[in-house]
Amino acid sequence: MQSQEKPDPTNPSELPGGDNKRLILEDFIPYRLSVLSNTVSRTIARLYSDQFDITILEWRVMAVIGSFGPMSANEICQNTEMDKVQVSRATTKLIESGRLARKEDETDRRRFVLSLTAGGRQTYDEIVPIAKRSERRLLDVLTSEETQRLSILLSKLQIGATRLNEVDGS
Amino acid sequence: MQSQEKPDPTNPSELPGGDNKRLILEDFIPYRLSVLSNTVSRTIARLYSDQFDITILEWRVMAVIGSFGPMSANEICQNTEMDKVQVSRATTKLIESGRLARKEDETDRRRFVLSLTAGGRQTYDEIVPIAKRSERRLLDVLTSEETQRLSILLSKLQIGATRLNEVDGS
DNA sequence: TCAATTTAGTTACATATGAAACTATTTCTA
DNA sequence: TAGAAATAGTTTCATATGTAACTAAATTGA
Repeated sequence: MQSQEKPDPTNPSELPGGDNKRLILEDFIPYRLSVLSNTVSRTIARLYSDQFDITILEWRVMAVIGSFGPMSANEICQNTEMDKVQVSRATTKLIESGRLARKEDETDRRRFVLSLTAGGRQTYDEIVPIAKRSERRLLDVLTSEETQRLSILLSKLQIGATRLNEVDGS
Repeated sequence: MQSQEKPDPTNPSELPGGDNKRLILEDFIPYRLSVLSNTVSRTIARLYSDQFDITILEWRVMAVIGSFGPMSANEICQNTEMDKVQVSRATTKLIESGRLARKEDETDRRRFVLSLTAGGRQTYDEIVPIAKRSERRLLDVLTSEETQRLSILLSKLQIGATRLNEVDGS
């Protein structure tokens, strides 16, 4: 009854990495995902910070306003998976650096509508092609069919991960 | 000559998300990768910290020693993509919590060989099935063929990302 | 209509992290 | 074989981050 002692490579439900007693990190998908994501983010973060003195979180705020137009901090949260503290910090820095403007909402004085300044718009216009180029270069190792598949897999996994997160988070 | 002004949906090299002037965050692969990885890591980190009071980085150290046997901090770096400061911190905590033992290497007194204590081995044996179960549940949204493809895509992307990181990093 | 609750956003605090400097030892090389 | 360079690992310091507490305004409902 110790059939779990050895991996069963003929079992298609067996994940790469073998049995249930050992865990080979380099076969473990969450680990590989994390390493990949960190490698990609590090490269992109350096690109942005070297050339524009901006962090990835600040860029996310600019990106979402740049493509969807002015919105409140709260709406940014909903569009970026950032939490409100992260958004607050990022917007504070963007306002300090003159890339974002903040206007009180007349009808709801708790809200502030954030929009790109002229300078912010210019930065946005400069970063977009750089960001797209990084993405293109990253995806150069894939065929266009593989890229499409990747996109689908990421969507499915995000759904699974979100569900898992909610279930496990009591 | 302003052909880049509009997206060309017939161009197979065009990524989802359209033209070069706007960047839709939710179509941007590096962003999606980051959000997914964070969701997954958060879930797993909570699992480990709730039940074992251990961080993901500490777990990585245990995982690599648990599956490959005793090794030095430096070898852990090479096997986990962690840097030496992270490894030093993680091993310090694991020694404090009695899960790791440290023995000076007689032939090279700068090195210390790290191995799991009996208690560490027990923790390892408890965490492995939990980790594998999380992975299985995450991958439940995919068919086994998709999972195989995912594994291949992650490998290719890691190669691309590493190259990009080295090229861009001057 | 006004007290209780909710919502938007900020601040404070403790902890985590990354980069650089540091100690101790070993290896290289002239 | 002594001095320089490299290596293993730790410590320090400044900054980033997550959680909780907070302020102010709006909404709810008795």
